[in-house]
Amino acid sequence: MCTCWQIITFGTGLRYDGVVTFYDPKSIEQKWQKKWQEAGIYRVDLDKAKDPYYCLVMFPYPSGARLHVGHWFQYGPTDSFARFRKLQGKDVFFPMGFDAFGLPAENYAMKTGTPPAESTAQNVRNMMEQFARMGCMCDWQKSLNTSAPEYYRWTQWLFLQMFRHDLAYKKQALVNFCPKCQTVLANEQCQDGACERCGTEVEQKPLKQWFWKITHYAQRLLDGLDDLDWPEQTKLMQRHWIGRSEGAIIQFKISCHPESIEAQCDTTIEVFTTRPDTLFGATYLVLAPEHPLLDDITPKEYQGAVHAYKEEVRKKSEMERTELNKTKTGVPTGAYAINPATKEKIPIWIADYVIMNYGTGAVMAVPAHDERDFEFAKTYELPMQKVVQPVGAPLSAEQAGLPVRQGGNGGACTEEGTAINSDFLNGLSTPEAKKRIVAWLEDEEIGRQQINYRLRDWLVSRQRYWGAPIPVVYDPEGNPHPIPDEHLPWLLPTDVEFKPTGESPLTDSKEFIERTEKIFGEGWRPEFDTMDTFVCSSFYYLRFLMENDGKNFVDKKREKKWMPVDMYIGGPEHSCMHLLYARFVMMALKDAGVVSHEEPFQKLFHQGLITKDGAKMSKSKGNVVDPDPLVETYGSDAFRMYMMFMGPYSDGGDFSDTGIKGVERFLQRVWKLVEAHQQVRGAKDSKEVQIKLHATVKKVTEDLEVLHFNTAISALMELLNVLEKQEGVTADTLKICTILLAPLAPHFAEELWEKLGEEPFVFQQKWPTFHPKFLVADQFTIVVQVNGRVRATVEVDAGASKEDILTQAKNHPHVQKWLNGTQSKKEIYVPEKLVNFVV
RNA sequence: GCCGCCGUGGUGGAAUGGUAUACACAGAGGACUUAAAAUCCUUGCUCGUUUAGAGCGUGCUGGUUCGACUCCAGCCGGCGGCACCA
Repeated sequence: MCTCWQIITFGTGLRYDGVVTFYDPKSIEQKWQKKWQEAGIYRVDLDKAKDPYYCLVMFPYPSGARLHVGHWFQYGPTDSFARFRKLQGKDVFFPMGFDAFGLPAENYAMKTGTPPAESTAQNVRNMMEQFARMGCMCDWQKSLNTSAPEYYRWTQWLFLQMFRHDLAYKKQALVNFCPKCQTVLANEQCQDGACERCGTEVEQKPLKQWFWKITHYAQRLLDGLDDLDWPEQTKLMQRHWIGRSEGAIIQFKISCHPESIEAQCDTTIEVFTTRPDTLFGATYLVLAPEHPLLDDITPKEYQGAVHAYKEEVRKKSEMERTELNKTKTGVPTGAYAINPATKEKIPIWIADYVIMNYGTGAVMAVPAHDERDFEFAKTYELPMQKVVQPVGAPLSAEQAGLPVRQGGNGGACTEEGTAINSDFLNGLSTPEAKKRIVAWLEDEEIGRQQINYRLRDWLVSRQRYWGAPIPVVYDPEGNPHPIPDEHLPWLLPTDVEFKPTGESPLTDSKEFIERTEKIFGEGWRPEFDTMDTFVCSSFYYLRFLMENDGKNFVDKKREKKWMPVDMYIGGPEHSCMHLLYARFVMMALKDAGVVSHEEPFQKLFHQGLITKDGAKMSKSKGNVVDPDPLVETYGSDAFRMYMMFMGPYSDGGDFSDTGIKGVERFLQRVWKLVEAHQQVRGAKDSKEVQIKLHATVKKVTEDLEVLHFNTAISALMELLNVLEKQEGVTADTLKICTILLAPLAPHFAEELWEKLGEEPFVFQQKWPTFHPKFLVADQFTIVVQVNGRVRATVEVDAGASKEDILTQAKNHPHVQKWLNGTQSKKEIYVPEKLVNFVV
C-alpha cells in the first residue's frame, strides 16, 4: 500500500493535511477473498434457513479459455444482486455449476486426443478459481457438473420418469440433421433452416429418434405464463412458439373418379382451418406433398406428375422451400373432393406451401379470403368465391367483383366481416358464423371444433459422444426396455473414437455392448444415442438443492421451501429453448409427484449482450476482449462496477474501457473521504447531508431491487459529491455509505468497514433504511413558468401556503417582466415543484 | 410480410406529463506545480465583449395539454423474434 504525505482537497469542503494511503485493490481483494472463504460467510444451511431466497444465474459452459468480458458481465452484477439480497437479511442461496456436456469438449478431444472428461474437469477447476478472483459469493460446496456420473444418473432417471409416464417415445420421423455437427437437432435449435451452433444448413433426414411429449403440456405451458414475473417480450415469444390457434377440422369426401374403385370413393380428407366460416368459399383443396393419402387418391394418369413434383420438393432444402416463397408451386392430383357446404366438386392439388407437420397436412383453399390461397389460385387460375363482406366497407361495384379482377397487389380479404354467398350463414358476423358452421358440421358428423398448437415434440436423441447415454436397452427383437434404476448411472463408455460420422460414436464401444449383454443377456444392445444437453439443464436448479445426494432426486421439503427460483438471470437467447424445456420438465415432475411446484422460475431477468465493435464476441471473429489486464490495473471491484455503470443491465452494449477511470476515481475519492473524515472530531451532519443520505438510501435500494445498477451507482456518486463539500460528516454516515457500496464493490467495502474500526464483515450488517421525515427539505425550489416557459426559480419555506408562493413567484422581477402587468388567465400550482402563469 | 422493442450532447447514458442532458468519459480552458503526473474548478449550441439575459435543442410531421423525451396519429431509421402454421 502506497503511503504519501500530501494535502487533500475535497471540492470546496474540508482541507486536510496528513498522511494518507491510496486504495490498492490487489492486496485488498485477495485478503478478503481469503477471509470470506475461511469464515464461510456465504454458506447457507438449506434446511435451517428462515428467509430463503434462491438467486440463480444460468450456469456456464466450462470453456478452456479464460473468463471473458461476457462472463464478467453475466456473473459480476448477478453476484452484486445476490449480495444485496443477503444484506437485506435474506438467506441467499446463490449456487454455481457447470453445463459441461456438449460439442466443444468433444471437438477439443478430436483435436488433441484428450478425453472430454479430462479436459472438462480441468476447465471446471480453472473457472472456479477465476470466479473466486472475481469475488463471487457462490457456495462452491454446492457446485455441480452435468457431465459427472453422479449428476447424469439423474438425467437418466429423468428419462426413465418420462418413459414411465408415457411422455417419452421413439419414432421414425423427418428430423433436422446438421451435416457439420453430424447430429440431429431439435426444432428449437434450428434458426432460419440453419444449425443454431455452427450455421450450417440443416437437412431433413428420416431417422428413428426419441422424443419427449412437450406438446402434451402446450396449454399448461401457455396458461402458466400469465402468473410469471417475466419480461413481457419473453412471454410473448413463448406464446408465439407454442402457437395456439382455434379452428375446426372438416372432412371432405373424395369425388369418385370414373376409373376409381368403389373403396376409394369412401376416402375422406381432413383439413384444419381457423376460418370454418369461409367453408362456402373453399374452391379447392391442397395437400402437403408428403400427405399419406396421396397415393390412394391420385388417378393413374396423374401419378407421374405427382411423383415428379414430390421428388422435386424432396430435393429442395428447408431453406429453398421457405426462401423462394415468392411464387408458389404445385400440381393437380387429378382427384376431386366435394365441398360439404356447397356440394360442389372441387379439385385437389398438392403444393409445398402446405406443411405435413401442422394441422392435418391438408388445407381447404379459400382464395378470396386467404393471401396464400389467393396467390396460388392466381398462378394456376383456380376459381374464387367471395363469402365475407368486411365490416364498414360499403359494397362498391369494384369490391363486389371477384378479387382476382383487381389484379396486382393482394386481393384476398382476410378481415372479419359479414357472411355472404353462404346460404344459412348469410348475414352472420364472422364469430357467429364460425359457431354456426361448427354446430352444423357436428350435426352432420363431418367436422368438429379443434385447437392446434405450433409446438412440436422435443427431440432428445443426439448422435454424439459427450452426453448422457439414453438409459434404454433393446432385446434381440429390437424392442426397447428401460434400464432399471439400480444400474444407474448407466456409465458413458470411454473406449470410443470421438470422430462424428452421423452414426453414434458409442457404437464403437466394446465395453458398452459387453456390459449390456452381461446384465441383460446375449443379443441385447444398448441405445447408442446420448441426450440433448438441454435435458441436463432442464432440472439443474433442483439438483443444486441436493449436494450430490445419491439417493434422492430432490428432497421434497427442500423443494417446497426453496422453489420456485426467486430470481433467475440469463440471456434472452434461451427464451424458447431452455426456458421452455425447464418449465415442461417441472410440470411433468409435478404430475409424477416428485415436486410440489408447477413453475421453476418465478421471476426472470435478461441481462443484455456485450458486443465489441457492434459484433457478438467470438473466438472466430477474434474480437473477444480479455478483462484480465483491466482487472490487474483497476481491480475486480472497479471493473465489475464499471460494467454495471456502463448502462442498463438489460441493455448490454458495445464494450470499450473508456470510462473505467471514472469508477476508479470514484473509489479513490471515497477512500480519501473516509481517511480524512476520520480525523475530524465531533463532526455533525448538515441538513443537506441528512436529506441526501436518506434520498440515496431510498434510490439505491429501489434501483438494486430491479437491477438498475447504473443509476444506483450514479446516486452514490452524487452523494459523494455532496459529502466532499462538507466540513465534516459523522462516522454513521460513512458506515451507511459503506454498506450501500458493499454489493457493488464488495472487497473495497469490507476494507472500508475495517478502516472505520468495525468488526468484519460488512456483509453481516443490516441494509440501511431511510426515513421519510429526512427526505423533506426545509426549503423548496419552485420553478416559475410563464406560458410554460421557465422564467425564474424561487426558494420557498416548506410551510408556505399556495397564496404566499404564488405572490412570491409573481413578484419575481423576471416574472414581472413577462407578465407585463397583465392578469393571468390561469395559474397552475404543483405543490413543491412549480408554478405556471398563463397569460 | 407479421409481432415486439428502441431513436436524447463529441461518447456511455439520466429524467412518476412539470427546470431536458443527472452521473460519468473525452476534448477545451483555468488553478496548484520549476515541470509532469495526480488532484480541484469551469464547459450543450447560437446571439450577447463579460455579466444579466434571449433564442434553439430529445429521429421527422402533426395532434392532445397551461406544460410533451414522456400521451395519441402518421412517417423515417435501427434492433430482436416469427416467418407459407391454414
